[in-house]
Amino acid sequence: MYIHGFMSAHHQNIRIAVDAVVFGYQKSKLYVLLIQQKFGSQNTYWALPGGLVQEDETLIEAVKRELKEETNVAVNYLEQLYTFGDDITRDPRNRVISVAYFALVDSSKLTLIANTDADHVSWVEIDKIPNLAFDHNEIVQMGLQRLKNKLTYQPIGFDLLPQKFLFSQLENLYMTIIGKEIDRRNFRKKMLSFGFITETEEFANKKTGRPAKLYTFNVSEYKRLEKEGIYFEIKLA
Amino acid sequence: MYIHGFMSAHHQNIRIAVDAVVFGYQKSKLYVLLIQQKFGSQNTYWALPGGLVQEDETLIEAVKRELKEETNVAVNYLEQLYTFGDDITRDPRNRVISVAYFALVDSSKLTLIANTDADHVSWVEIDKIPNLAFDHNEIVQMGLQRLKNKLTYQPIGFDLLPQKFLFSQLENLYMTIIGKEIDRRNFRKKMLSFGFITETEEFANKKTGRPAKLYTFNVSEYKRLEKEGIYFEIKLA
DNA sequence: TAAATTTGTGTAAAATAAACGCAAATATTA
DNA sequence: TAATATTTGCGTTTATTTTACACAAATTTA
Repeated sequence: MYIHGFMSAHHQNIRIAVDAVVFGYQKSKLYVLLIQQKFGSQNTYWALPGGLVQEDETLIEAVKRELKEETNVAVNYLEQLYTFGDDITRDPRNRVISVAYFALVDSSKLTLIANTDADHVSWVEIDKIPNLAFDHNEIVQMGLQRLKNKLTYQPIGFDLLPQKFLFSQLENLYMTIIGKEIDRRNFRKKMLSFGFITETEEFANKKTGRPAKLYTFNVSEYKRLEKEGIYFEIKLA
Repeated sequence: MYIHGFMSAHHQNIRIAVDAVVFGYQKSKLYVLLIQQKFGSQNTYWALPGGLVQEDETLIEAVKRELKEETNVAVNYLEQLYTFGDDITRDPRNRVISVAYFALVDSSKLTLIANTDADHVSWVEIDKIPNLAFDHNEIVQMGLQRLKNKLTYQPIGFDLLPQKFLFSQLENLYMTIIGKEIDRRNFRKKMLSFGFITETEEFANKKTGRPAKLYTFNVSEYKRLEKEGIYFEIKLA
């Protein structure tokens, strides 16, 4: 019987990488962070940020490092998504297994910071994503699915919004990402009923319509309620 | 900028393994499939079945192969669980990243088949699992959490039961795994309302009580309903 | 000053979930 | 043989949650 993690008969030549699907949201549009990669001297592809894992770093450290190096973006939310590694036909000498991560940033980060190689980093609208390198389109799709699902059972939408937001922004975010109509009044009632959304004294300056209060997501209160066993769920017919 | 998947500066010496958390259920008890491993000449540990991925096989093929080789168990349900690889302190020269899989077998498979090295393979009750090798206790916990969660939003419990089962078995399975009381009548009503459970003409032979009909999970009907967008959910107060 | 726009609140009806009781069919026991 | 214990199968009532829907308030623009 083989001894797990120790010697094996023939030397294994598989490399391990991490990739990140980073979502951003602004004005009813969902974006994914992409970088441009050159293959050889001619082919250029868009791809997800990522790269090989170094021996002395954890997987999540590797993701953060690559995001920093390649895009200079720091994320608000980060979790493992899925591990892709079934493309064994491409080149067995260079097989790469990629641990994909799922990340969210708030809308203030959608303008890329100066010291980035801005020509080669870009926020791309979700439905305008071109053919990406490797299996990255598949990874994006899985990330999108994760986002849609999580939105309904975890209060994760706040990580895509400014710290202070309008209720209408939250509504639009849900409608945009899940792609369904929501009754504004029922949505508001439900969201407020959980008790982790705090109304601030501030008003947003909008051009039109009745002045609207700004709200915040009360993280510590959410954590407290979570421990008590509250059950967050937003159903969208 | 580093070119993804191609050469990197220093050679990466990380190996990739797969491990499986295989759950089985029988008579209101939940079991996990474990194997015994020797480390050197003295230390023996129980561990999850698994091993290094070969270069010419997909991850899922690797899991199935290891399960076959080490335990001779074929699973009914198999999906990726999580990738563990943050223990970089143990021995950097032998860092292993493990892609853990989550699997279910029906109760007929709980008696290990003869040609297995039965002394070194065992079904262990979930709350009698000893200290396992590596981070395998953590993997089991995550598997258990996945099982609990999935049970509520995917009709996965049937993969732990015989093809023909009693309603009381299904109830007990839910109560055992989620660890909460269920109202028998409401549970039955809810389950039947989905329309993918078929009543057979057969009766189970029990020693006591009113004779009970056997039921089956109608997979094709479930798939049809799934396409139509039905929403399976079992809530347990 | 009227119109357009967006916010904020409430209520009634419908659907779903929770709580609960009892008869039926068997094996076992008195 | 009759009473008892055990488990199945079904139905009803009540409480809770979700859905559908209307109007007034506060601002800017025409």
